[in-house]
Amino acid sequence: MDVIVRKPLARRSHAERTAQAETKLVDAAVALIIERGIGGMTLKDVGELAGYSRAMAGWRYGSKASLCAYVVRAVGDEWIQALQQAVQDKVGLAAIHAATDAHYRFVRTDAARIRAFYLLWFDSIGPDLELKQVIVNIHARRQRDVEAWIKSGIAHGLIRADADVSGVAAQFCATIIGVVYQWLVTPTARHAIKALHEGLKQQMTRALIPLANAVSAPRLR
Amino acid sequence: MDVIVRKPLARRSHAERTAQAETKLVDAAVALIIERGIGGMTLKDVGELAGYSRAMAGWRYGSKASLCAYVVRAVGDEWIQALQQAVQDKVGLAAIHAATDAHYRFVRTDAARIRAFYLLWFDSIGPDLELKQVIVNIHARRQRDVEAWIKSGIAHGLIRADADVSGVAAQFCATIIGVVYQWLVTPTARHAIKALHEGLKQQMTRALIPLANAVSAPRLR
DNA sequence: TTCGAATTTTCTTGTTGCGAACAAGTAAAT
DNA sequence: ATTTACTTGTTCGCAACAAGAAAATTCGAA
Repeated sequence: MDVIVRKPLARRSHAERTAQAETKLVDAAVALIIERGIGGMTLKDVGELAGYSRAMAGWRYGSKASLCAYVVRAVGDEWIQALQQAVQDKVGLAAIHAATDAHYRFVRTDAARIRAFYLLWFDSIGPDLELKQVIVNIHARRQRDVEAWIKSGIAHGLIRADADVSGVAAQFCATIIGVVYQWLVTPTARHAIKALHEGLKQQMTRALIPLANAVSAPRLR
Repeated sequence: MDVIVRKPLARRSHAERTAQAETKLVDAAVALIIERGIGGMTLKDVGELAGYSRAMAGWRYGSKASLCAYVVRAVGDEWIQALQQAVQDKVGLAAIHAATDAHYRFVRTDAARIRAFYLLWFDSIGPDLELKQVIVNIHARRQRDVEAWIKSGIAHGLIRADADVSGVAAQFCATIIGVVYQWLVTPTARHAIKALHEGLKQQMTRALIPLANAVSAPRLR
């Protein structure tokens, strides 16, 4: 009667404990950020939702800001992986289009982590220097990738040689952020989000395609 | 000796008191939002910076969220005025370019109110329904304006008749937000912000100009 | 019209509850 | 035993509200 069957909590190594706590806490943080926003996510609730005490999250990460920065780093790394997987060894516009399509797919599946990631991204305009630095790094990485795709396209003769590489890359990154903002505000308007991604692809095509082909650029929709 | 010269606090009417309090409180809120971010802006400091007691801001607006919504409404109205002034009765691409240039000028002067306005704008991705509603309204208004400019351009034969009006307008609005995000994160990089605005103008030109003229679209920079 | 309560509106001081951050302790692994 | 993982206890600051003080307005007389 009083015998309670326990899961094999057995004997976990320190490394295991740490790793398990990490994932549980991050998952809890992501869930709470999505549910209540960043301001509504409290360290107390993160700890308790993860199955620990109220102070666990605060103890582990030192501060709410550090937890946020950690989440962005963690999800950002996954993201880089997925993007590389999608682009593979494509070059030029093909790479840009593949990256844009991949972005839309991620957003479309509305994976909780992506949503929390971008919510934190937009929070980086605040005075939190730690988070801002993480975002700046990811942003710089993204822009470098786009520049590399454009340069490779030029090298292969697929992109007009006189293209403003860093300018167009900056334009791409800025627009992606604008599109993401739209998605965060109206996550249900899938068609509109899809159209914005398609528009971005077309915008890049118009900006980068060799002049001889310019007039034959496909129309939107 | 004991005679103290007082400023003419005299007798202010209720309307005057209210109006003066309103401007002082909004100015204080804007200053604090810029200095410490939205999370760092406290109702206590807003009230005291405005020359009142710690509870003044809270009493006046009911809550921090309501104060934020009020600030966005107030600055948003000024903004609409200024934009109409800049566009006047222009049509088509001329209107879009004028609006974009005006946007850059506002951002370039870095008026404190504009900065606070957009900081609050990006905060609208949070769960604050009141602020979100205000932003959604401003956004809808902006998109309608752009659509009207495009339509007027089509009517005057200055824009290709088969343009996807709402699609291109959405693209414009999304990109503006992306550009603004860049500005908020790196407000010092004026050249880059200028380039993004120019890129946006060019992007709109490419998307809307009649096909016969497409190849002669000016290059960036 | 003018004076002066009574009333309404504006603003302040008092209080509560909650969260972040940290301190000091307990439990678990090495 | 010693280090590492985690919990309970405490402090401080802020948002939100309550109840009171001060300023303006209304209104009924003379």
